[in-house]
Amino acid sequence: MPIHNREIADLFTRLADLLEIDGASPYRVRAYRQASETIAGLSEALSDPSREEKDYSRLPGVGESIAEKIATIVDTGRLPQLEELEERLPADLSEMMQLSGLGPKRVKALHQDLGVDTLADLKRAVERHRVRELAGFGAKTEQTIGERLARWEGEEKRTRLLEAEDIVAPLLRYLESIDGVKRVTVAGSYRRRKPTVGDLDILVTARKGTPVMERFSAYDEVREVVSRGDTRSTVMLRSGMQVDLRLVPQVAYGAALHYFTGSRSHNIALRRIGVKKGLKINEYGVFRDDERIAGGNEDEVYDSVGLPYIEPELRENRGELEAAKEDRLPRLIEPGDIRGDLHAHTRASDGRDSLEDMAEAAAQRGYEYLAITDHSRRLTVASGLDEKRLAQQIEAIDRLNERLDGRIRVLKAIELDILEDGSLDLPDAVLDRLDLRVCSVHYKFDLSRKRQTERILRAMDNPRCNILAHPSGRLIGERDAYDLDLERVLEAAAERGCFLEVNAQPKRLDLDAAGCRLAKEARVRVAISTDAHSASNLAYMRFGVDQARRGWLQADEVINTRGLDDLLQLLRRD
DNA sequence: GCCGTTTTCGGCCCGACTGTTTTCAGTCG
Repeated sequence: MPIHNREIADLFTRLADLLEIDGASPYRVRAYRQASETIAGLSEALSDPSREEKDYSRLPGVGESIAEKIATIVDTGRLPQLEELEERLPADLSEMMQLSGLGPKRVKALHQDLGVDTLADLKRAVERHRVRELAGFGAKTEQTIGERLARWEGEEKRTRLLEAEDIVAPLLRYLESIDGVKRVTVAGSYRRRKPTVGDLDILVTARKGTPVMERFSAYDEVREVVSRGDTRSTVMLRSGMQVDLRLVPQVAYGAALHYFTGSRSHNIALRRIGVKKGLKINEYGVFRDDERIAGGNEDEVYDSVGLPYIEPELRENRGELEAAKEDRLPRLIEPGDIRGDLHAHTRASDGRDSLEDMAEAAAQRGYEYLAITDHSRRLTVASGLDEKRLAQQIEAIDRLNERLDGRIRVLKAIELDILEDGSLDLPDAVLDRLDLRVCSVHYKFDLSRKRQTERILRAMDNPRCNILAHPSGRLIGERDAYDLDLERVLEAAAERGCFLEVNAQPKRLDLDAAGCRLAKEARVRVAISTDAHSASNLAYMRFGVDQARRGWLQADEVINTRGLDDLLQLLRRD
């Protein structure tokens, strides 16, 4: 079983944690953390034997020493340096550092002076009031640790974007309603549109003397005020979401927005560029010596270092700064580029609304077309369509299109199950009557990488397979992606004229950004589709567009930005 | 430990907040 990038990254994070507790050079610790982040963000598996680039030291933040360690991990699955360290320091100390308020120094003190080696030990020590005896700790610190420890269990670490939006919307309305508040913007990973967000960073500008922090603390949903200052406060909401609010001066708004949008890795790289030009970039502005030369808006910040504006979705330090420098940033797709939806269900299978309602809702959105893709017969739990029922639906759609009189075109389609042997679960004859066919894996997720990949390649061999839906099968926070050689799938898709889906369901977002980027490199175009199970679900489209943007995709790389005639042309595989 | 048309050595982002302190260490982002 080849080791995943995520696991390699975790080994380096644990090494960094234990080294930090051990008192190693902070720069050495940072080097391991940086390498860990780089590895976690790679789209290509380091352990893949067919990987072309074998020289790991060419990865950013990876030098000779870490490259060697990666090679050892890929070969043996082990990191000897970490194991040596774990002989002296309990491995669980690394986990303890995850608890907010506990850093390397405190964890070390707890371990050395109290023999606290695990979270369970920590809980006992807090209960027996042993923690407050330690130098540098007090009763307040002990109590805080106890409270956070109690909440630690069972609480989801990250929140999906849709749920985050549900938390953000009323909070923004509340903040904007405060008299004197001028601007309110959510920065952080929320603005970068990551599929999940850990906490919310909100920037506010306001007239002098506006009691922003008091009012923020008094928000109805606040469960705990973690900290409160004049320019920055942190609260925990009842939903479990942590929110940081920062009051920033208007003149520094762009600099602060940039700083707090991140990613941290992007910011550090940009600061480096600034330092070389004799500039200091921080959340208050861009400074030459002590003179502020920019900072009112983000354009100025980039302009000060000679770069064009970089969209938040690209700010992950994955080549966007280099691309900006060479003036080859992609012109990212926008929601308005989308001209139709190619994956939607009706009451005929497991959707909630009728064919007519779905068509009406799509027309309301200004779409030119909507593909109705109810499930096929294998998916009995979703009352999948057999040949006969599909034939009836084809006729129903023909009649509906006549009534719609060109307002919108409903495409005759289906979401086919890819069976275990790679065959599709309806006969070719009825499939030939459709405008397009979306193909999905809905069961047997646990096949080996080789068999799962072959299963999908086999499905794509059928010229009726147009779009491979939710290619990784992941459900965020619920189910991991199945093991699949995505690069081989993309290669095959490119050869056969198949497309891959960017499923816009907030639970799926599949392809993810890394997958989109791989598709782009493989010159495989994608369809951004909502997989709507109700008329209101059609609104999920923007979540898919977000991920496509994070994956550097342009409108011309997405097939449902095409007009109807162009699209139908593209879908012809023979 | 990484990195380099200012460097192969000497830098590495830095300010806010808390709690425990009598002037600052630890943590966070």
